[in-house]
Amino acid sequence: MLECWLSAPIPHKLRGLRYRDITVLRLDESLLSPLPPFSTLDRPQIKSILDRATSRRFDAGTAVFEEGAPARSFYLLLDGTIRVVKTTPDGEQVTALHIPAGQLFGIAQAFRRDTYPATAIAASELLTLCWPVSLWQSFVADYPGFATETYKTIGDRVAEMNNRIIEMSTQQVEQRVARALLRLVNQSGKQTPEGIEISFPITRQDVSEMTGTTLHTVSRLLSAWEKDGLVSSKRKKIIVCDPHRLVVLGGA
Amino acid sequence: MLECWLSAPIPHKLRGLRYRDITVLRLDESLLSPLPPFSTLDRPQIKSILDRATSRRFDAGTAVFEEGAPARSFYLLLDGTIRVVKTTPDGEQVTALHIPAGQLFGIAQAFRRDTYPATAIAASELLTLCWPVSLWQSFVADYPGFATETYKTIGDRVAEMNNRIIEMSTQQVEQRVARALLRLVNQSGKQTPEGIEISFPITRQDVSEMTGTTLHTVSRLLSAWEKDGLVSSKRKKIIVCDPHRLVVLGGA
DNA sequence: CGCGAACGTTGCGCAAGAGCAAACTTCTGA
DNA sequence: TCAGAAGTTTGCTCTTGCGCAACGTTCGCG
Repeated sequence: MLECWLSAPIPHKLRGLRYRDITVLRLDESLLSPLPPFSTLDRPQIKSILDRATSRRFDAGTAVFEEGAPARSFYLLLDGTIRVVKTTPDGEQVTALHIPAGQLFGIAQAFRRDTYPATAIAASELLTLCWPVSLWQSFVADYPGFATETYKTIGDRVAEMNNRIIEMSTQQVEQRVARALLRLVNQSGKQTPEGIEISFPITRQDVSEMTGTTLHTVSRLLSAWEKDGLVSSKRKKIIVCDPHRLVVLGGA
Repeated sequence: MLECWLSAPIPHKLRGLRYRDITVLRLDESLLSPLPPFSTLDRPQIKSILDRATSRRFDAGTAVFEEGAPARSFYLLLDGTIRVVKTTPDGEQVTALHIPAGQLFGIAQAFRRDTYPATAIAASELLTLCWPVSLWQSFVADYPGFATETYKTIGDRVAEMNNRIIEMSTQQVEQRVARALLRLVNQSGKQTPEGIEISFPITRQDVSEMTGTTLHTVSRLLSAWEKDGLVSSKRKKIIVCDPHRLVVLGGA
């Protein structure tokens, strides 16, 4: 049962079972083989990669690594969501990116950096695999598709950052918030009777840090949208009920 | 004389001589050897790279390539400055980045993209080298430092984009414009008696597209700063007279 | 069960900066 | 030399959304 976590596009958590309860984590090759960085590799290769990995769990809200810290490891996110955060000199936080399960992160090596460029916060409880940076070069050298797929992922993230810049430059707050919600829902949405729910706890403050606004404004927007039946939100939980109308709001 | 263009950190244009007047462009190995992507290579290797390059000239204001177009070539910017521009569905333009002489650009291959992610506009008259994308893989495979240095450059650009996002999220227009000018001056500033001049023609509109504001606001800011002796600006020309005070304005 | 902390809502006033309009300057090319 | 294009300046108005403040709600923990 454990090895089916990642068989679906979006992995799901074992019902009611917290990772802290799992003492011995059995890792199976089929866990990694559907993921982009490893999709071109055969089973012995994946086994060799797994053998050198450490698995680590993080509580929601804790930092996997901090901005500026020496990059000693790179990670694969098995389950949960990462919030990539930068902090300004005067203490304000900006969320640069969200990373969904199944992706590599902390891969400063790809840019030959020796420190992490941002802080990685666990948006929910996390399960990760972790390798020492010293293995990066050999992964790239030994596994042909690894570098290619990794750079594709990075390319996607760069494209997303680009979109953020464009949105911040040209769009109103309402449009930016609408788009941010849609992005989250696309990336890690979970179908529910009411609509698509963002699968990790998220506060108004979090959304404001993604969109460069204030929690007050986000709260007002969500209240208005809830009145219109666009979304439904509880504490730390947002459900998008009418994605299409939200697209219209975020569009031109 | 031609081969000394790139010997200094910032290459300079031949006085009064327009590239259009140069019929046969003699390319010398020493032209490339100081540049990061080629710095680790020996002369025969550089010669082989040069032999496969085409040199192309672009008038100021023309596009080297367009966003979304199939990426058939990658380029090295020998002289001039590139404005990397994205256009929104409703026609607004956003300047994502400026690329100074000496850097590679149009390197969608690095992310395994087959189209260019943005439009590259000549901010001034340009001189480029150009290779077909089919050579990318062999460059990466044959020249050990090439990939490393290229990804370092990309890492720097990603870092700059990150800074842009943070600035747009947390800073006021005045601070953003101040920082944008400082960035331009650092990247391609030319010392003059009055101060440091941005070495390519740049309009209020351009600055507003870099900072997500309007040309009116930029004009007002520059007028105010000129009154204070911080900058001195003519049509399409900006000189920073007092960088330090501008840093203070842009800072916390 | 009750307290405190974290999270969320809402009203009000205000300032930053966008939008609009009009005039002015510099440059270009016929 | 002159007309028109491109770039710049400046004044005015008006909206957006931030800052502040107060209050309400939910959650976790002893």
